[in-house]
Amino acid sequence: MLQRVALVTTIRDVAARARVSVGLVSSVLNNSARVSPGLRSRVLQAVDELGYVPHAVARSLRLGRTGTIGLVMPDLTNPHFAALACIIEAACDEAGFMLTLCSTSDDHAKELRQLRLMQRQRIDGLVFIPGGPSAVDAAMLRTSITAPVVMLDRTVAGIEADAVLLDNRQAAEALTAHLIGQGHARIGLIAGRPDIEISQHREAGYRAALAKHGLAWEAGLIGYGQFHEDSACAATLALLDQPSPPTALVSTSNHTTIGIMRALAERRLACPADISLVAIDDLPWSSGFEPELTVAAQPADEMGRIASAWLLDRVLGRFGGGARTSVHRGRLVVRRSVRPPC
Amino acid sequence: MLQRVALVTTIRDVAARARVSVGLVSSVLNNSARVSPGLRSRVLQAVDELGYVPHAVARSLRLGRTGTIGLVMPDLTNPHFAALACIIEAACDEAGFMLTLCSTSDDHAKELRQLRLMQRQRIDGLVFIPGGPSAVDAAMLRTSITAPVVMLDRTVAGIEADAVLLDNRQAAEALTAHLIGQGHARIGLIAGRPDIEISQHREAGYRAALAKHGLAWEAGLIGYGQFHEDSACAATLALLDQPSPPTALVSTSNHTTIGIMRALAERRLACPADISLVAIDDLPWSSGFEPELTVAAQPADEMGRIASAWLLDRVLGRFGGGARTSVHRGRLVVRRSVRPPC
DNA sequence: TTGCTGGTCTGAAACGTTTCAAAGTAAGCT
DNA sequence: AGCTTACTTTGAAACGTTTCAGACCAGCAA
Repeated sequence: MLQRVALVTTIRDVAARARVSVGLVSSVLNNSARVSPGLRSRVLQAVDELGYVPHAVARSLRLGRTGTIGLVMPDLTNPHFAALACIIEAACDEAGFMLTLCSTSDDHAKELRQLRLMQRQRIDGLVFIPGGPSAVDAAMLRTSITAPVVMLDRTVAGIEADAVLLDNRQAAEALTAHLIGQGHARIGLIAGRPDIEISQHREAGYRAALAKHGLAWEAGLIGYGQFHEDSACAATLALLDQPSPPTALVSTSNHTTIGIMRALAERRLACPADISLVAIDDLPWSSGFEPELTVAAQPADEMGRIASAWLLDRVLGRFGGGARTSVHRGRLVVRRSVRPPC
Repeated sequence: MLQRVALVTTIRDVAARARVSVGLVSSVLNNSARVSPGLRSRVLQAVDELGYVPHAVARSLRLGRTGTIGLVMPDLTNPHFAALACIIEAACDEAGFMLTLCSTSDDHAKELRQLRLMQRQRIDGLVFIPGGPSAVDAAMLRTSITAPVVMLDRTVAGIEADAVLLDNRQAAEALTAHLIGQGHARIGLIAGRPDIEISQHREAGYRAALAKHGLAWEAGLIGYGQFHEDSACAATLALLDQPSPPTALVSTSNHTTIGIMRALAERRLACPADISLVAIDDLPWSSGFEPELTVAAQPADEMGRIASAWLLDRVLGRFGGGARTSVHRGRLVVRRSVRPPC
């Protein structure tokens, strides 16, 4: 294969047509050196006439960077994560980076596989939202990803990367306290998987609020919903079917909320008339729900923006210090899903 | 810079450590040639000891393909698109491809810019969901993207690429017919932007249903919601505030539905008691809505799967024929948001 | 004329792979 | 031993850029 097949034009074709050296074309295209106006315009014209599109792959190889940010997240169909992805995408775009994405669907094997793939592709930086009880530990992450990493939403123990987190304890505590303030004393919690840190913190916040107001904590008031609709629905039904069911429920995630709503419908319980409900994690559709939910909204916009900014700072060498952490408070949004118990 | 800085190990380091040639290491790693067991294990051991991670960028350069699929879509936060993205991501992962993503937020400039960026990055294939009245025409797309393209959800006139579409006319017609079947005669439509083909088809389906049942069509029954919550809300209010308002509404998109719900709440109208509502495009949260909506569900799973499969077929050279089109029927899901008019 | 100075431009090396012609080796056959 | 055959392995070219040491050239001072 000695002949050059001009399937797509290269910088050499441009150079030839403009009757200049390859290096000069590169200089023009990157504004990386002074070029006389005459040659510059000859080059630009040649680029135009040939419809030349630079080959980013070759460029990356030479430069040692790809202009690509990786995003590994649990679930694109969860609006909370989708919102984060959207913000990160926008930040990347603004900084001239591309985004390569992986939705792990809480699949450990896939999470690991994708992290390795990202490393092969030599991403310049990674936003990592670990899924479930992450299979990825600090050592593993450090050895498998050489680029800067920022943990978002969840983190893993012992990692020395930037992290942008929600104060889960505070959010759950605020919601629970709100219910107590409205007169509720039997408050149920539909928690997530007990082996995830986030769930533990949220449960801790719930208990703290109870304790602070002198309310007893009961195992029978906590159901584990696994962050899935079906299991949340089942857990809720179990709580409702007790001899003395709760008068209010705290939901700990989007999916959980859906499951709870299903359970309420199944038992013909109206909210807030028969039972009150509050949730962590606002939905963009909250205003469409009937009733509109009282929630602890995660400041997803802000969290996403900080995460992107921190990552880009490191990628572009604007920051080289130690690991930073940013913890965000959930914002209590009072709507219409809570009413004092009868 | 004459010294080789071993920041990260290369295939040469592996070759040196295993005391074989570089080419042999490549053969082992890609199973691309018979290699004696002895050397093979020496190579694998060296890979292991050095923690060698192949450099996908260099590989892509040599191979002329990147193992990357591009996805350009209007809005990640729209659950319908998120669902599509998720399916496409899964298909790519299964086939060993990475996904690079761009959410254009209906921004023409960004859409164009990202298409060009994808071309620079030499994606192997593109799934393109045009946004709004797409700024991208057939000629532009053909000249700017050399890889195979499949259009999803929407297409652009005159393009000779595979397309996977919803039968928008049929979906709107089915919903409208359902309302008529329930006894409604004054049926409002909250349409999208009139300059988008999709909107036109949906409106046409609505009119066709009316005509087929001998109902008059009235300009006053159609509001244009721009596919946004706010404008949909405003358009709905305008319809409701007429002398003889509709007894039922057809919503043409996710966002529109939210806007309509807001408008109903604002006018203190209960659904379905006071007014009936049907919508195109099922939400994953539909079951959480009160009342659960009767919808024409888009078979997003199937559409996403076909789009990915078609694209990968072309990318992998398994199919080289002319442009294909797959049109999908909306599935009428009857729930509880429709009641005969009083 | 000669030597300098400054500004442009060129040419080749390097980035880390894969591929493939050619070299090497071992085994089998006469 | 000598020749073939079949199988391994090597070495160098190529992929399309960027970078940078040096070539080139014009103008100017001595």
